[in-house]
Amino acid sequence: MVKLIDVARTAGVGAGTASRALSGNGSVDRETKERVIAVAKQLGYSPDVAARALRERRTRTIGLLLPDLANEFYTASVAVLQQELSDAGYQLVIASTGNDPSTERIALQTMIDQRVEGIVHVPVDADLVLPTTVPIVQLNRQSASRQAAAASDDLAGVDELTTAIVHAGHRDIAVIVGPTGFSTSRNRLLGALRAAERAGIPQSERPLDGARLRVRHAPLTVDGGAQAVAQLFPDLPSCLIALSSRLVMGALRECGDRGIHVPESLSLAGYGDPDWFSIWRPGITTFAPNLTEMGRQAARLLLAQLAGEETGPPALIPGKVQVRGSVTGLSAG
Amino acid sequence: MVKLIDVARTAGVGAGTASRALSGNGSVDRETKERVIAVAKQLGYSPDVAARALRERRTRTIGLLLPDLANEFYTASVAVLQQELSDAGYQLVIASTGNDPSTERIALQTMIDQRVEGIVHVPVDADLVLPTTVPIVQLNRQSASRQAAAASDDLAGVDELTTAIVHAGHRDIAVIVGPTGFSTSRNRLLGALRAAERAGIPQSERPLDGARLRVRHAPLTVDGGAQAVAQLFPDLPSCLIALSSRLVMGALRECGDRGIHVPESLSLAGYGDPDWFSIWRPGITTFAPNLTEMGRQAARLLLAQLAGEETGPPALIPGKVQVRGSVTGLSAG
DNA sequence: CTGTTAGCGCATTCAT
DNA sequence: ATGAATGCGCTAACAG
Repeated sequence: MVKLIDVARTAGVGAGTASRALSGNGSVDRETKERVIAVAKQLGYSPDVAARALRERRTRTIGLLLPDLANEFYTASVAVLQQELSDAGYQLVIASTGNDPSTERIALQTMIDQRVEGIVHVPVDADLVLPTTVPIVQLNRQSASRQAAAASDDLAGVDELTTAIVHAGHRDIAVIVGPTGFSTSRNRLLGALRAAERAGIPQSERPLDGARLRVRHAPLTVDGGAQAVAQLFPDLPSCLIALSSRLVMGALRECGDRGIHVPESLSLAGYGDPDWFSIWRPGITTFAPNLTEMGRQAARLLLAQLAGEETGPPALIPGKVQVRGSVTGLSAG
Repeated sequence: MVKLIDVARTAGVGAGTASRALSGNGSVDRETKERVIAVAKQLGYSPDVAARALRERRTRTIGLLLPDLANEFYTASVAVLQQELSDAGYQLVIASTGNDPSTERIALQTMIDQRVEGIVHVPVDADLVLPTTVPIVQLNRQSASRQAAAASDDLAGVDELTTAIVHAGHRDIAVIVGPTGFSTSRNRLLGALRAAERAGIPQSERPLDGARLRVRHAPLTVDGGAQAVAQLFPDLPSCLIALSSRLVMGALRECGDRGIHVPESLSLAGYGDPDWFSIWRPGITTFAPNLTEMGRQAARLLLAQLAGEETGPPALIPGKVQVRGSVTGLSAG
């Protein structure tokens, strides 16, 4: 490996001058600067990151901690996050926790040990104590309230989605949502409850005047969604809202197994917008959070903190309700 | 940050002894060794990776270069890859190329500059010249033939899939496959061709004795799959084989738009096995490569090279044909 | 503007 | 078995 001293000697200058010429810090004669740069390129010089990090006391590294690398719901944000941070001169190091709190704790510690300068965190365990030695921005989920975060405005989005469903004439609705421990689950549910209340639909197991909203909690898995539908059966609502794409998948599977046709026998609305939502005939009506924008904002927030700026309250990123065919209109009465 | 010299002093030993006690290299008295370790833990010491890397001349870092972080086809392998390498004491640094050859070249160079000790590579550009300074194992696709690689045995898998289709009675088949530039596309196509030939089905545009196999190349996108179907229309085969999950998606979309019912009017088989393949009614018949095993083998191969062992020919990992409802049986006639 | 020097934290010599 | 000294490659401080 060719090192700085090599290009310095070849260019006939001292190490300091070569360093300044290459980094742009400090002043150096135009001509010699260009010469050094030319020599460096010709020799194929590239700085040793370890030596630089040791000397500068900074690693130019950002840690990303997420539950599951194989979940496109997260990776959709990561792609742009990676790009933004890379543009700002940071390397992203990724660790996945497999949704396990103890793995999460260890991975977090490992990142601190690695001297990352900041962390983007998709929390699993809401009770995890976060280190204060390094800026952290939370993505998607939010654990501590005073924490910088970039999240989808699920409350408004699911409200809007639910309202659209009500406007289509549905007054017997069931909601399947993830565990209460996740801030995302709570927010999504809140959106549905708010819309229902505004429409005069009571949260009740038995229909009142034909109207009711039932809530079922389930693990955020395909099986979870399927079991929730199974429990509802045979007293089905006119419209089912499954508040995660996995839950939608499970609901569809169970409906298929039981011969319940969507949307003829049961309307279905979802959350998120994986590609297959629009391939599925006649398309799944859903609230689609803006994943790429969330990634971008997370990067911005972290970069701002790194620059010493104060970050305001959590950024709530608006999404979009996609109306497709899985929710049918109901004739009144 | 507490450093080695701190724990050394607190334990009442020299820096060298502390280093040896913690690393296990060299010999040190049992008792003092335990004392040093205890002190280190109590002080919350963790070694500075930069300093260690500078001194040891190794970064304990592996680079992963893939086309798209948001594509679960890749990330499914990455999850286990990450785990295996992490267990072996390596940090994974990830870069995505966005399927762009020039980005790929730059990202590869960046990794070399970062002094990664090895690279796992999902190639985009088959003509990319690979550095020889560092062990590289290719995942999924294969560019240079003498390169260590872990890939799915697509040839055998698609052969088996096609054979199953033929056995179901189909003799008018069309195959949609990706660009010839990808080794994966070539292998998958080869599998279909081999099975067809064995069944006496000629590769031809016009049916001979009612039998023919047509081949259409398309970009590996949803639109690509849709357009391929559009071009086939209205002279449809009895069974369509779309050799990537994106192509399947496109084919389904176009069929939906044109009112072609799968599988009543057209049988459809696919490649890969994203979750929605089994949710889709009545399920998509497909060849499912073993993605996790591929990730595991890639890790093994790289670790072996890192240990100085010679790696044999590319590892071909067998997958599994999943028979579902999208391919119907045909009464002979 | 530029050359020389010190030291970042660690693992590894070389003496003892 | 252990302590002291050395140097990995680089940047920042200093002197010129």
